[in-house]
Amino acid sequence: MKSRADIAEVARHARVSKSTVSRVINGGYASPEVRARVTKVIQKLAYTPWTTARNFSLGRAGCVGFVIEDTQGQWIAQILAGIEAELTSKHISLLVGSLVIREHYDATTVTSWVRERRVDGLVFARCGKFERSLIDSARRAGIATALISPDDDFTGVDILRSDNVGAGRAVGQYLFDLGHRRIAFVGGQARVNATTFRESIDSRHRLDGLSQALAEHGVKIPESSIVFLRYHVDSGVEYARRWLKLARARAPTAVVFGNDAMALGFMRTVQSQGVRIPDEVSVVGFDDIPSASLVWPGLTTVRQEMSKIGETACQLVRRALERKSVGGSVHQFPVSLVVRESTGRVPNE
Amino acid sequence: MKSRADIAEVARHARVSKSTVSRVINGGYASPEVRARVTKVIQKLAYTPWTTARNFSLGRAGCVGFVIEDTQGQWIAQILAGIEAELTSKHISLLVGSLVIREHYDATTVTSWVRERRVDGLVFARCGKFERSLIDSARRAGIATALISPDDDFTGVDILRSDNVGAGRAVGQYLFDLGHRRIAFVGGQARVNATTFRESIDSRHRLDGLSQALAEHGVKIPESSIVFLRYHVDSGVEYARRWLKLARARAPTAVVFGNDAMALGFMRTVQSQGVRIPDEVSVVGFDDIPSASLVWPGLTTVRQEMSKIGETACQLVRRALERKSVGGSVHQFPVSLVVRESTGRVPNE
DNA sequence: CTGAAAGCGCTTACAG
DNA sequence: CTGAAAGCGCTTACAG
Repeated sequence: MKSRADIAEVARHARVSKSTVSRVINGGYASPEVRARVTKVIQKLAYTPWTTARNFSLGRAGCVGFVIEDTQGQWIAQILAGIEAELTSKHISLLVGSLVIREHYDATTVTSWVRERRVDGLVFARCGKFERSLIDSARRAGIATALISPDDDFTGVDILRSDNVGAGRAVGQYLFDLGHRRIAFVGGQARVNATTFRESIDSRHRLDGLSQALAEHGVKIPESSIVFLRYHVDSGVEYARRWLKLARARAPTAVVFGNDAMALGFMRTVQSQGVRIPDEVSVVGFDDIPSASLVWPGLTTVRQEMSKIGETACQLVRRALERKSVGGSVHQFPVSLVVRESTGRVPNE
Repeated sequence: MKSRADIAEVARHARVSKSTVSRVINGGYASPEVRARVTKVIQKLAYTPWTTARNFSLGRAGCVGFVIEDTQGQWIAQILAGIEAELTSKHISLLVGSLVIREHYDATTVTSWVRERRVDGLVFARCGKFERSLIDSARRAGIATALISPDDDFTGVDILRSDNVGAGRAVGQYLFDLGHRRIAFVGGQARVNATTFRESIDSRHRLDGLSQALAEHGVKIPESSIVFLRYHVDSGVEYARRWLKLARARAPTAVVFGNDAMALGFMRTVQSQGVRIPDEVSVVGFDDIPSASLVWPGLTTVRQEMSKIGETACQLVRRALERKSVGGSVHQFPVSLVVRESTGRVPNE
């Protein structure tokens, strides 16, 4: 196999120096004639610079890493799409790494990225306290970092999150208008360490918004109707079991979940017991994952601008790289209530 | 910011040459004493080789690329998990790229990977005729390639697919046992070019298996009950509209879909019209995507060993790289029927 | 078992 | 506007 052309071969054919070829490629000074000649040779030889050599020479990795808890979360797909769209034809590649491999928390992939300077930038989806040392070491290594919906306070990095309070308020107002007065909230938990989880900040903010909106109408969510469980389908199933045991006249007529997975777990479980949604209970989720519109009745939920968020995260990272500046900005994104069929007027009693 | 240690600094501190440090790191010859000394210095200086320099020196990219149609398909998550598990701590990173960006077919990302030697290996999920030139150029560039469920004939690359005929047979036997005799098949289509699609090979094989199993019991699927549409939720919705118009006494009592997305689109549409599943119609999907177990009734489907397939694809690529051999093996993976609540005995008429 | 040296393919001050 | 030369941080024949 004839080995591919390198910059020296192009230079030879075009009767110029390698420097000049490099300049032509990277938009530096070059007289029109020379530029034309070099361009033609590049075409003819089908020359493309070898990225690894280029990155090596420039002292960078040419990659941005996207870190997720694990690949199974449906809500990451949109973020990924946004990042990809932003990266297309920018000579930056996208590395993907999970923090949970084969069901075990294992940050070695991402740790290696940082230690081995595999990435120039890093975008975290839903990181928390447990990732603090990882994020700190990334910052010390000069890796531009953006955090999407982090579940802890971080400084010196760009932060992107949705308007969770606003989301909660929108849901509260909507449910109140439908006549609901007994409303429950099932929030999610974030990881604190390899095996422990605690009340997530996002969920807490949504609950705050929900409570505010209801309070303005004199409605209060009793402590007994507030619970925080893992952000997982099983939690919805578990809550459904509790709900099913309640006397219907005292049970919440609407349940607001911290994410769609939990809401869907709840729905299918009560449906399997013959409960009709929304006739007997209204359900609201959060995220608008693909499954939310695949079930019947469709899940009323709050949509986040995930694609936009991913795109922006990536732009911030790139900007931080160019300016060599330490990003520390906070960006909030609007949300929108997506009304489907899982919510309806409060049942008559 | 003090710049990080390089191999020369380690060599200085350990009073050996760079060659020796390199050997210690990469497991070459080194006397125990020297090895110990160097190791200690590496520890003390917290030295880690810079991956880009290493890859540059070795003439490789240090990355494997995973190519998908787009990020939204739920069935890719498992493959990704398998690939990641296989790559962990092997000094190979995972690049992810889609062929559809912002709703438009755009292979520039992957084309760049090949042209710029960004990847050493490539794993395609569901590629087809349209990706042929891309795959050919990858092969010419010496990039080890594995194709997962390709929808066309390819040679010189490793191919992985599920036992689609077996899957179809299992479904056929199962539905026959439940008493179904009027069965419909809604297959999927694969991309032929940027805007055209045609009957997918996978779906065709599943139909073959289904037909075989039924034929053994003297049951035949009439041509009018076979249709191929896009692998998409909307196709399920469309088919549901057709099905709803049929006289119930002549309508298929069971519908087998080419993937879960279509099946779920069908389910929610007929459910929205008050049709009870499986009392009035049984539904079978293919893939076992997350949503399949989130809906009620849960979707009976055929599970593929996606995680295993992803893992194997990656192993094959790595092996091809080491041996510099041209892979050309074909691997078939078993499937399993996952019975949930969307299928039941044929309705009495 | 170890070291000096060359080389991987680019980019970029620097001098002209 | 252009070229000669140095350098990015590793690895690896080669010689000892």
